[in-house]
Amino acid sequence: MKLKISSWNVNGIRARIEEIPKWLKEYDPDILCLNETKCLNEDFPSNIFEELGYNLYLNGQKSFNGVAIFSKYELTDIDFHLYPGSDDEQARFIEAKLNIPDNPTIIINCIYLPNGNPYPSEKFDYKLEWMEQLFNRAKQNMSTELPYIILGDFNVIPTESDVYDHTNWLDDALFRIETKKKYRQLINLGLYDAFLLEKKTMVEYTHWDYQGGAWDKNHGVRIDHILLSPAACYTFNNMRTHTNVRGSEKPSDHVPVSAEFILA
DNA sequence: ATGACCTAACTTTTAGGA
Repeated sequence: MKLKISSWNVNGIRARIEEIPKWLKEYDPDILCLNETKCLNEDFPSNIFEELGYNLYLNGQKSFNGVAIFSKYELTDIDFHLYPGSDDEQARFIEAKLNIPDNPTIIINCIYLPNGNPYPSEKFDYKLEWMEQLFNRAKQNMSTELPYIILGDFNVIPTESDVYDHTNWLDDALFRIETKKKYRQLINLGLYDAFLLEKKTMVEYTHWDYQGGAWDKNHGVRIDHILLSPAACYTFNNMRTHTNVRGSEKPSDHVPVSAEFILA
């Protein structure tokens, strides 16, 4: 069987109430991880997505941040805390487990990693601390040797190739050396970037600013990532960036990214 | 023309995003 899992920073679930169902019907992912839902769970327009056949797992927050997972399969072991005893009030993390008969349990981490601008600032320090905690979480999950997938808006530009002109971004929190170092530490646990597994000849950006005609000029950045453990790579089939979504009528500034797996 | 964004909020301006 095929499993399609996606990630999308929607920039406001209520602002995207037309666009998201439209895309879900077109691509029909089994699981969608959402970032920046920007609303409390009680205000979440759940019905629309439940009617499309999804179970909803919401970690919402008023106005800012907010993550969610839509899944056609029931998920277990839901955890909204990046680390035990966390008193972080920012809703940026969901861990869930997917149990499909005749397959190993898949661990999913839906993340919305802090932006961290400006540099330097307390926000930048918070970003690095969050990345440190994500590293610890990932290290623990990697030790299970189960298929493990981290996906979301990482707010990390991994290399010069992942931005239209890196010289504009040298002091940006998304491209600072400290950020890239922490990201490399995470990758070096043995994770694979699904985009790189595809060995595409051209970079595919996942975010274009609303300002300055960035979309028209293709002034984008690749910051939404899908990272796979070795066991997840074993069933990996392909990865795609849904670039065309950025040109829709009322787009988010990010587009969805998806990975497909062939399971037993 | 030499500017030109979007979301959500106790909204008429501000914070946050990237």
